[in-house]
Amino acid sequence: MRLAELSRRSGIPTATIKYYLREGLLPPGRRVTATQAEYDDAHLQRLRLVRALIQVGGVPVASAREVLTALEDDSLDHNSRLGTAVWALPHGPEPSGDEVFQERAGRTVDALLARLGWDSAREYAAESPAHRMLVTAVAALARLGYPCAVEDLAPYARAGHQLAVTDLDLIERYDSADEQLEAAVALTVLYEPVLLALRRIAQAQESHRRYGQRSTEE
Amino acid sequence: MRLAELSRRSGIPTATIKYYLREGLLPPGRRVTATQAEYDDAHLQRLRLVRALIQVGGVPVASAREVLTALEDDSLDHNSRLGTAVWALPHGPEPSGDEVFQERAGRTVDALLARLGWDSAREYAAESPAHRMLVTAVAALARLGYPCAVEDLAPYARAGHQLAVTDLDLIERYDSADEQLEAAVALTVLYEPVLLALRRIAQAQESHRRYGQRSTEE
DNA sequence: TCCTATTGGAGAGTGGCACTATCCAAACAT
DNA sequence: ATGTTTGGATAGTGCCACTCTCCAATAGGA
Repeated sequence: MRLAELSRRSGIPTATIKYYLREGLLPPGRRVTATQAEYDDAHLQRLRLVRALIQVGGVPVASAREVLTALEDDSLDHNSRLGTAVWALPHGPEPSGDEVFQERAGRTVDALLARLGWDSAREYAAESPAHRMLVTAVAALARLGYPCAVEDLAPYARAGHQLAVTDLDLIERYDSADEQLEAAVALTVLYEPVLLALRRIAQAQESHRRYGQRSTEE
Repeated sequence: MRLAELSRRSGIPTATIKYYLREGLLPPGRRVTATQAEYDDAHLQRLRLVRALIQVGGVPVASAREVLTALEDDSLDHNSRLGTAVWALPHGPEPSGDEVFQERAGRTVDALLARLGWDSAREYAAESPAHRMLVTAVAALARLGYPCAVEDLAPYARAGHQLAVTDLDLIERYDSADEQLEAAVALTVLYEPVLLALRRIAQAQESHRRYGQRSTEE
């Protein structure tokens, strides 16, 4: 199909598709002549993934490029591709402000991982984007005066672990390596808003249950 | 204290504080003379909260204003303030693309809430930002061809409920209504990155456990 | 008292990001 | 033959979160 049809079928303006092509989010089509290119269903699916990552998942264009590039990097094996891809996902701002809180938060997180027995995480964790994100958030909570000791974080870690198990079960449903890779990225990113929305709805529900007719979000 | 000292103690440039004052994120100081104002510790705490919401929580300035305005709206009672505040939190983009998927996702979500017995949520849910966010995310997953039937979402809803219980327990630790209001907003927003980071770390850990030495994020 | 520095307020300017509009020449359709 | 369509390049737009510059009114020291 031509670019115009790709646009029609995806609902995305041609100008935007051209932009994605330029930015390397979408591999170039098969060149038919000097001025025309042919796209297929794989392009359409990729385009939908890109759009979902950017618009629903809130992933910046630059990060999306890194993620998608990693997924099809032939020089890496399955696990390395996945690792590189997830590594490139957005991980919040640089830790700003008081170093004291950062450092204390780092120790708290380390203690948490130790208590949970997540030792493989502790080994390389100091460099992981997710770890940095966690430390930054804990530091921000501490700076505001909110509790975020190990015992306060533990319930969230438990929930996180349950979620991870569910995620991996979902990913295991796919047979081919390529499908698993795309699924891992898509599910990691796109279940984030699902989870956050469900948490807010549950807060309203639970608040209603505890405090009566007027609920949290009524 | 003067604006300069507020800046020094918070680590935020005076220009930015002036901007927050202009945008109504920070109440004006007590005017001492025509050209000077006095700020107190409440301003400092509010400033830290604003900064955390915006930088760590990723809340847009306009949403933060709505949230904070609701918290101190004297014309509302406790629950209404909280409801208005949480309502104003960011809730993703407008649902774009195929209406068919949106509608189908809406039915799935409704079925999920019914199965969970979250009836108070169903009553007003159609208008809730969190509900809209959930439907949009489910629609995006469906459009990509990923499973998001009721039974697929249920584990995430269960996790969401556990989290909500933990959240409300945490909020109940505070005695005064004002503290509870601020805590509700701060904890709702700032535990989001905590949770997402823990999920990613847990994914790496669980992947390592299942598939051997090379973990998801190694 | 005079002089300099500082303060808070207002408006314009900046940089980053995700597009989006305009051009253009080659190719296609008729 | 000729008007339309295509894909690529370039420049421009709108939004957002600041950030800079200026200014008159002070505050504080000589």
